[in-house]
Amino acid sequence: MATPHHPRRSDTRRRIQDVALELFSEHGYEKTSLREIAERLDVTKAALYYHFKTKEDILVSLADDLAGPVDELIAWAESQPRNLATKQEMLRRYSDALWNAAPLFRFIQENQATVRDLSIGESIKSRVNALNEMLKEPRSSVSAQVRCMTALFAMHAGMFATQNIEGDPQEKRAAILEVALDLVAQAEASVVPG
Amino acid sequence: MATPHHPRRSDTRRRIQDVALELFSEHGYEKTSLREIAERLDVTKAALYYHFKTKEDILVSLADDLAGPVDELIAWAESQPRNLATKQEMLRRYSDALWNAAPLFRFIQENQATVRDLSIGESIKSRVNALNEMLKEPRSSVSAQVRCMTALFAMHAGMFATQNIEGDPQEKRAAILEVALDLVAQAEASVVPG
Amino acid sequence: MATPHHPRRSDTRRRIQDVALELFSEHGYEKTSLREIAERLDVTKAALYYHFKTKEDILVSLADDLAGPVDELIAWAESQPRNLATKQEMLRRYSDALWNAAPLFRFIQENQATVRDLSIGESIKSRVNALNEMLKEPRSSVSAQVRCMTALFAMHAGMFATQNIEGDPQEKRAAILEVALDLVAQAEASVVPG
Amino acid sequence: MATPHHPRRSDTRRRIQDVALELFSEHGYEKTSLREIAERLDVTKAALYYHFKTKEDILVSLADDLAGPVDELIAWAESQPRNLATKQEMLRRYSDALWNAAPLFRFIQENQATVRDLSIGESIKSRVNALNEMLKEPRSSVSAQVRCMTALFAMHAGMFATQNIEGDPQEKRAAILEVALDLVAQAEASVVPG
DNA sequence: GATGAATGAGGTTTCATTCAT
DNA sequence: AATGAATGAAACCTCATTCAT
Repeated sequence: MATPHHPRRSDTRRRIQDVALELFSEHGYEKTSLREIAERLDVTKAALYYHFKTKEDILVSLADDLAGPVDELIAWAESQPRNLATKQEMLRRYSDALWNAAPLFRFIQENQATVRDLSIGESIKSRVNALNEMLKEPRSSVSAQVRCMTALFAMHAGMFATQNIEGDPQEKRAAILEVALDLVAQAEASVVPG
Repeated sequence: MATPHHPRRSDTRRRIQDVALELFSEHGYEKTSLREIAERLDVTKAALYYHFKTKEDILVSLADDLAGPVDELIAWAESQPRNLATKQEMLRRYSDALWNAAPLFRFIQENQATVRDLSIGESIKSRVNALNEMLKEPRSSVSAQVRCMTALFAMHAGMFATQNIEGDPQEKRAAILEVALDLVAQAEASVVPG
Repeated sequence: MATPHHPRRSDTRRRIQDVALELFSEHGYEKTSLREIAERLDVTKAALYYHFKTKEDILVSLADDLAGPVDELIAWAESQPRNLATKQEMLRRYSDALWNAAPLFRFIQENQATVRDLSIGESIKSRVNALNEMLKEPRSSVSAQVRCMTALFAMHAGMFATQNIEGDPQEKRAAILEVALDLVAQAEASVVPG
Repeated sequence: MATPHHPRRSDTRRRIQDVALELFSEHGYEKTSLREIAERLDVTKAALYYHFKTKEDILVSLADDLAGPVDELIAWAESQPRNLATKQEMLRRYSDALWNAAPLFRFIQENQATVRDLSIGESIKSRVNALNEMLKEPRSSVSAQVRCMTALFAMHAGMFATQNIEGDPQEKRAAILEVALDLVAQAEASVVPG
């Protein structure tokens, strides 16, 4: 079973995760204290330690929610022919994964220095690298590689840096995806087949 | 002889800034303690407080180094005709500004959550917004606006996320700029003159 | 067996209050550090913060012990006819209240500048004012009003400035009360009934 | 000469005293830092140390201003016959001394705990005791002694606790003196001549 | 499934003071 | 007559964590 302790796992665990993510996202990981989390939940700090071994553990548990879908996406991409259609479908699926875990993602984006030193840092970095490797062609030009990297980062940045663009969220999200798809297409076009 | 008045008038202030930036960059703002900074300089913590009113003040003083050039760039752009050539020159100059303050910029990029809650947050945000406003045409399509924003963020991300691209730094920097210029050109092209 | 629920449920909170009052009284509020309090109790400073939110909070908790009885006294006086007998009974009861919280009162008397800037300052001031207002007749002469004020302050000063008067404490206390009663009687006598 | 350093002593010294007294009086001795004093004078902290050896020294120099007149008063009283007229004249002169050094006096009154531990503490205490000894008759009743003490403290308290009595300052001051004179007269009256 | 009580380490900041210039 | 630079000590306070109950 996926639930280690109890068939019907206490919902406190999930409430802790929710509040923690909210606060981490709002003020950053370091500035969010376990006291704050506990207070907002109206439990004691000690209660948090019943559900999680450490503060970092709360974050790890959150990151796992993002890791799964991305791993699936990578596995899928590896099973496909390495062509433009696959790459673009990757971006589409990545867009879904990101928007399904938007608050966590915002947190990662805004707390890179912290995340880097935590155990989830390596795990995130390796997944982004994996995606990047699959988007770019090994021997393409530097600017083609930059285009692929930019496609990825445009999607990351697009999740929270579009406040000063008018338009409804879905429209913006679509536009971001379109730009990313475009960048990858341009990168691909510049590669001389051979 | 080079310094006319005081032969060896304290360079401690600058040394504090240097070490602070180095450590902030390395471990993040919150995880860098004043004790660490002081120890590495072999002065007491109190000495830091002689030169800076608070920890945040050290950061503010560093940020001012970036703000100046960017403000000049904005002022210049405002004095120019609002056309593609101007926008592209803006990006070239922005690239210079960023690379001249690369460590500080890396710090800001990796500590957004922290910076947001500090006094420099607003100052940075408003400058990035200003640049963004000048790049995009008011009534262009959402995807054109996303392209402009992406141009900016590509430059930001490009400063530290290009480790897994081979090529010498200058070449990579040029490639990033090229991609950014391209994005702005594409955004401009999509606007029907009116 | 005396304490039904927790056989030895922490009396630390009360011990902190006791030690704090002792030290505040001895060296003043500002010169008493939390380290001293903690050391004398053989706990860590952090333990103090488990029981009290701030240093000031310790003092506030102490002041509450005095506020209660005085409030009762004021409430009682308000329910009585405003005549000399009531006023004199007020002074008697006030004397009791003061002597029941003598160390705290001594502290307040000797740390007025400190207390004034703390949250308890206003609370004390308003109670003393209330007492004063009830003692004096609204339109009596200035010297009658001074007599009432002096009655109050004689009781305050009497708590710690009688070392160079011989006699046992109870006798001195009685004498102070007598003088205060007298002063109020004189103030009352000077008012022409109208 | 009374001026140790220079015939025409710098006025900075006096300005330091003035500002220090003002701040000590306003926030208390411990809460007033040398930095504050220096900043308000627009000099550096080091400048204060040119004029005074320590922080306490500033206070001592201020207290000397009060000590002189009071010593004169005590000396005068010792040269007079010990009777009611002398005692009452003492109070009149003491009233003058107090009002001439009102801010310092307010400070002492409100910072007793601090003052007690400083070098000026003993000096003040001994003078107040001396005054008290001269007012009261050695073998009078406890309540007569309390009346004398109260006369003294009424004058002290009267300097700053009369805000809620209407009337112009001089009128209030006169009333306070009147009450004090009365108290001493009553004390005297109760002594059976022996 | 959680609490109450506490700790040890460390944080930022302030202070009175010194001393060469 | 005063400054600039620095120090050592100590202040208040917060944090993640532990553990018996």
